[in-house]
Amino acid sequence: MISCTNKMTERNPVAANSSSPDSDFSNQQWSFELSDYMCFDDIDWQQIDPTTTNQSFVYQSNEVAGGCNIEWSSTHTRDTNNINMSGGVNSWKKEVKERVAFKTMTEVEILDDGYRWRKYGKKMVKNSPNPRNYYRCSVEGCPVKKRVERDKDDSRYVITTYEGMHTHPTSS
DNA sequence: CGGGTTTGACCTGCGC
DNA sequence: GCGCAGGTCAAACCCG
Repeated sequence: MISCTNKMTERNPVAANSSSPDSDFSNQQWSFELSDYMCFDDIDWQQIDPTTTNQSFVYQSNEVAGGCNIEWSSTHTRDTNNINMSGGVNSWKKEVKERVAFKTMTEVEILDDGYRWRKYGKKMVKNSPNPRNYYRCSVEGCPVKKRVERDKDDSRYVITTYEGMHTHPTSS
């Protein structure tokens, strides 16, 4: 299990758009974890200098693990106050599905990752009180899907699983 | 009217 | 082969 936690230095941009706009998130832990889906050990997460990227923080991993080559980044953009998550899997061995999962502590289930998503299904899953939602990228021809569900053990966390790589730039 | 959501039905893979 | 669980489809519905 890979986890990465970052101390927020600004208001939580997602929560700031939620039903509690006056909440002070300046001291809140912002965190995400790769879920047990992948169980990547010892991935080298790098924090990129925000002064060169115009972003508050960027974590990126580009590592061969579990038979696949992962490139993943999560950014909090100062200008737009959006959380942008992008990335995917560059190459996988035959038996490994193109899937990247992480856990985010957030009040909202739909993070603004810069892409437009269309919901195509919802299912209750075994051993979980929370439904799993299925989304597909709205851009025609783009094969990327994602699954979103709340953590069964701690509903403050949202588990997002991306599958595939976008064939186009972000729509925002 | 176009695009997104909802939801029951259907399909598929897997374990027994 | 059967049943279960997860994933997808698609018609109906909703909303701006």
